[in-house]
Amino acid sequence: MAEYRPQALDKKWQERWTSARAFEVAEDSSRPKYYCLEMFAYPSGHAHVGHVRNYIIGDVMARTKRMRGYNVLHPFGWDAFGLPAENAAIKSGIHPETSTLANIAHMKGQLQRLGISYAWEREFATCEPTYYKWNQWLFIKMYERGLAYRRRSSVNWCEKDQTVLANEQVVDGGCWRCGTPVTIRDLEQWFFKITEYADDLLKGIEGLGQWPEKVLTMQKNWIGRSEGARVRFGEIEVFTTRIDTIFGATCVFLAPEHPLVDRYAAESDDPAAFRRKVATFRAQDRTARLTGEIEKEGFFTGRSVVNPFTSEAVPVWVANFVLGEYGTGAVMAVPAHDQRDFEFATKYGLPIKTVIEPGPETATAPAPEAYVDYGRLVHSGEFTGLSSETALVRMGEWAERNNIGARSVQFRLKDWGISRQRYWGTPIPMIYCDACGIVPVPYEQLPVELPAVKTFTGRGDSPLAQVPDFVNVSCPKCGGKARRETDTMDTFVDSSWYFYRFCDPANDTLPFDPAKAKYWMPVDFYSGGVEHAILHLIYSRFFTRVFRDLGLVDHDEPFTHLLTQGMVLKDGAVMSKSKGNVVDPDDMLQKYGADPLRLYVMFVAPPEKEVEWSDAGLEGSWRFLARVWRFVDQWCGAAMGAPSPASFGADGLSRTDRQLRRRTHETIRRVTVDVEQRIHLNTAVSALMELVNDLYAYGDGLGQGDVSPASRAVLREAIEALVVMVSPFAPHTTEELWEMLGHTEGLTKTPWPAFDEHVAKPEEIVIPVQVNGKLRSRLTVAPDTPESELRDAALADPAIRAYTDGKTVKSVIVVKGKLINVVVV
RNA sequence: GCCGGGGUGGCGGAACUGGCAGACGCACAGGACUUAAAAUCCUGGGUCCCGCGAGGGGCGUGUGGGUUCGAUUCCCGCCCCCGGCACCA
Repeated sequence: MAEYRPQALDKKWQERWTSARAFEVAEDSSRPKYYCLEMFAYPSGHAHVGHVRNYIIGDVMARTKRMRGYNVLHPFGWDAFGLPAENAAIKSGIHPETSTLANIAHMKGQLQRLGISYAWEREFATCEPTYYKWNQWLFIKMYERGLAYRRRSSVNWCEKDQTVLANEQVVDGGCWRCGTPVTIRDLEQWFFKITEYADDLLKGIEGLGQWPEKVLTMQKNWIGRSEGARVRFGEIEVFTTRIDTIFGATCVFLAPEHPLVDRYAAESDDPAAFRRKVATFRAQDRTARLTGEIEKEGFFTGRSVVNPFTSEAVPVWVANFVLGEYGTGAVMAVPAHDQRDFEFATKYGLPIKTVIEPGPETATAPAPEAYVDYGRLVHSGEFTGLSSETALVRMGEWAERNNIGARSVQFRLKDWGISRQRYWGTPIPMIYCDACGIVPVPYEQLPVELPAVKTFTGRGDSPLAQVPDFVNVSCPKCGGKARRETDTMDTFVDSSWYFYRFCDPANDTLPFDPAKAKYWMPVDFYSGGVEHAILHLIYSRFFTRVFRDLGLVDHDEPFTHLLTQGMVLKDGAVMSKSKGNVVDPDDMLQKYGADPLRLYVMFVAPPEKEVEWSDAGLEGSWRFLARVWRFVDQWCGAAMGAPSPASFGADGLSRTDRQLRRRTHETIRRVTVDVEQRIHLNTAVSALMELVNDLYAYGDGLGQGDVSPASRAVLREAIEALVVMVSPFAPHTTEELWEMLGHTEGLTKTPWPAFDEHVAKPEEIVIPVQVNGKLRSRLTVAPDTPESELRDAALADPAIRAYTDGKTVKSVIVVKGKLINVVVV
């Protein structure tokens, strides 16, 4: 008997799949397509089992869908640009390209050793010029449409290193390397105008029925749409969502960044003191806000403006909690009906004027807090007596009619700043000419390649600014002296459209052929970590809309079904090198082989749940596969060459034969639904384990003697269905078993077993009988026993009569095929 | 504070549309095989109570109510855990 040694099988079958080009695909209009994608990887060096779980989930889906007759695209690639490689270069001196390529090679090996069925011929890394060329192409297209623009914006700056810091390089308000307190610098930077699509992105969420609710909520919050009105208090325009409270507006607050603040300072009695206070607030904004709550503070500007509804003058203050970037950077303060304004007014002794009352009762509330809910208006001129809901509309209209404001919608979403003062990214393809201004690099000159840089100091300007051959160019328009943009793009640009490139990875005239994208897109199944719920997944939806408006695609949404896979914990914590709790898949491969590892991570919990790693659990999965192995090994001789059990007719099979057949088909149904529709991969494995348990019981019943032809047929059907259905989870083991069963065509070309409803139908069923909702007995009956018969049988059951004797049977509820409940009083 | 998800045996989890709670696995216990062990195969198990026993009964899905013949599932209140957002006007 052949012992089960999965390690010995991995390489054999991986090589066969490669030489057979088993997972390569082309467009084929005769078959339904299925685009199965896992978020591509940042090549950090080593994948741990937490990463690998995601790839296995996708592989189970891809392998199943192939067997189910779909034309499956299952590609993989590398999110290869990024800060870690550049930081490592600063520390170790190894060029980012060198380390990145080495990491890719290692991680690719890991994935191949796991037997993930990728279409490797479509692989690419975003640091290849053939890829990032299209980032640049797209950038220019967006620039032409006004979707890419340049403006001043602030960045984190380290005085000591004389360099820009990314947000994640700021640790507790200081530079990650030297601890120097971070300051703010204004630089000219490039932005993508994602706000143009704010409403479109929000509306699109409605159609994402197969995304987790959690992700949709996070996206809605991120977009942050709020309806309100802009109202002018003299020269100051405020945004409010509560225009119904405007008669209670006793003050106007300006953000420290508000454009009018500088002028007010200049015109004040003591400009220096004014500016000092403003400067304090502006500095607070950056540092204090990140670490914790800041005390609400403000000061009077010495000015007043007129509330257009009351015609009364209200004072103008500068307040540190008002945000410059949101709305108009100015708000009306209604202390009676806004908690923040209330606290502020209490602190500084500003008037509090109640204009909304909770109910019909007129008691004025000298409450210790603001009344923030909707209610009925009081002291509000002609609007007194209206409900808040009505007033919101009427007062908005009134403002429009009197030309002092307008209803308005605000978003929290801001434009996407993509400039990075870094080396290891896509060069922004723009040229600055003294004569012509900003000039895009002509399309035929793309890609603008990253120049070779030998040493990385992490100090000074953008690394590209230190390469004169790169910086100094002639203007494409006038031929005069010009200089290149030296910033690179945020790496989220790379990942916002890579899934389109997989449809046509070698295209050198367009980012992708629209016809190919039309065939493959949208991605049917996309899985990855929930940490990408906002940025990556919104940017990708944004780019899809840009492609749509460029006429390259005709759909709005890139990902039909999204699965956010749970993390794998070790000792209760997320795996990480620094904690030293990483489980390396290669160790597991050596010890157990690829298949037990694959099966274990699928069985341990539903894909979206977090799991705790367990060596014992992995051994359990090994045991299950060994059990399958031994059973097939023992019975394949009997099963081989047997005909279909259907050929034995209705009476040709024994009771136990029929029972095993039924279990086989029931399992086919369960596994198919669990994998394909519910994506409950753990219960699919459970179902397969149950079938194996049944097979062992059946094998015991067959004894030592000859096996009847009918039993051989039933065995063959069960074993083959089992092997095929286990194969997405344990492809190497099952290929070997399939070969042992006499098949010459591999499993990758074998269809999924067909489910026969007629066979799966049980001959008899057990119906629980309750009395007053408590289980008292069971009846074994034919599945189509009529209701009246069930009712009579239940009432005649001695175990039931013990509860009904001497009582009145009020009613008998019969749920056909499910349950009987006798109600007595 | 707001939004979202969740709370089921010793553990991971199952229960699809309101119908037998605890499938499947882990760990554990007992048995078979073995000189012995490992491996393997078989069996057992929510909990409390009654019974020598076969067996019988009560309770049980965070908690308190409600709807229903019947609730892990639906509704209302509360407690706890996880995640996201948070001076957004």
